[in-house]
Amino acid sequence: MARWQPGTRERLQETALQLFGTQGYDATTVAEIARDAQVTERTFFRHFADKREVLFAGQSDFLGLFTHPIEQAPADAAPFELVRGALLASGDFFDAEKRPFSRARQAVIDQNPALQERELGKLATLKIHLGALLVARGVTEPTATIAAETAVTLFHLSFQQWIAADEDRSFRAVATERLAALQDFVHPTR
Amino acid sequence: MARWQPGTRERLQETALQLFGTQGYDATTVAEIARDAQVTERTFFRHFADKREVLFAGQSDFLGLFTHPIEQAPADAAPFELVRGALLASGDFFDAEKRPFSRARQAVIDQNPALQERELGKLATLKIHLGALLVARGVTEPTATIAAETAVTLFHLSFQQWIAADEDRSFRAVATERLAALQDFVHPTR
DNA sequence: GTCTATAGTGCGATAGAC
DNA sequence: GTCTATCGCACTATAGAC
Repeated sequence: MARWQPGTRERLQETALQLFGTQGYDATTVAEIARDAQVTERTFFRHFADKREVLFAGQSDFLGLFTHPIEQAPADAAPFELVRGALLASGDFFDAEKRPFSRARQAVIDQNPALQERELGKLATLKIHLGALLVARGVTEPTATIAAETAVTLFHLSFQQWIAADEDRSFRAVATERLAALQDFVHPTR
Repeated sequence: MARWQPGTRERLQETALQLFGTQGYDATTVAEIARDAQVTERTFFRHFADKREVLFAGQSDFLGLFTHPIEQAPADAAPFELVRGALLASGDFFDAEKRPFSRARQAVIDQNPALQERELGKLATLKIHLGALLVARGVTEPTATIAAETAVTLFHLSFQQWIAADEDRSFRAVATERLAALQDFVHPTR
């Protein structure tokens, strides 16, 4: 008999999301999650640095989705085109099938300020990576940082709208709308 | 003899910043701050919801600085002009005299991810207030949210540069540079 | 895998301001 | 008398140290 079951990490994440959804985040203890997932509290904290992290671990795979199109772009591409390309490409990850899960996860996050702060922290990490990538491509400051901030902000706003209750358009369609709104905001056509 | 001295809140904030600066945030306990400020631990938590908050409480006065110029602007002002006005006006608060204090406070925040997350949370609150204000002025979505996000992001980036070690220009000068960089990023002149 | 420090909560009692 | 700031203490959960 195996000493431990495979997929402990994933089991903890699923168990946590389900408990958070039914009981609320604060009302769910780490001990409870661990018990339901058949491990000890100590094991939970070996997989996740803190209680909040169980909801966010694993989405760093998604960093590559954002940076890959930028790395592949022609060397003379303008920063705004790099951002546009990365934003639209990131939408491929968020297909219709993932929308229910994303909504359930976000519903938990939206109910707890501490989780909202962690979400912002993760986005800030993405901004820093993206800014460094743009600098490596020769974009100068302060443009590189502004471009990175703008890209991640547009991603976040697009994502929020994509999972809104009454939204059924694709991520790409929502993101395109926000890109246009930014351009019109900065340089109004009339 | 009085049971309690006036200005407990401010005393706790000053004591905390000093201890954080010398010992580090994690190495300083709430009990220690309370002892130095001549109150009990319980009193600390009556003034501040959590340990981090002692570094952030009080800066909500600064919200008005941001929103006031927008409320005063002519009804037909374009969103970008509202943002520009608010950003430059907020700079009046950050005069040369405040720079050393701001640098000391930020040095503590920069050393601790939990404090960085709280800072992002505070900025997110400002974004929400600002977005609601723009909507109340008749700006439609998604432009209102994009304008609010952009305004607060430009503020944050300007502030970060303003307190950089080698920076001696005024907040206004730094912010103006970032406004120009955004415009050039979104619609390059060449 | 166990043990412990710290953060943070709940509640009743108390002291002074009004 | 009411209101508010403080104290004091018991308590739980997180998180890190050993």
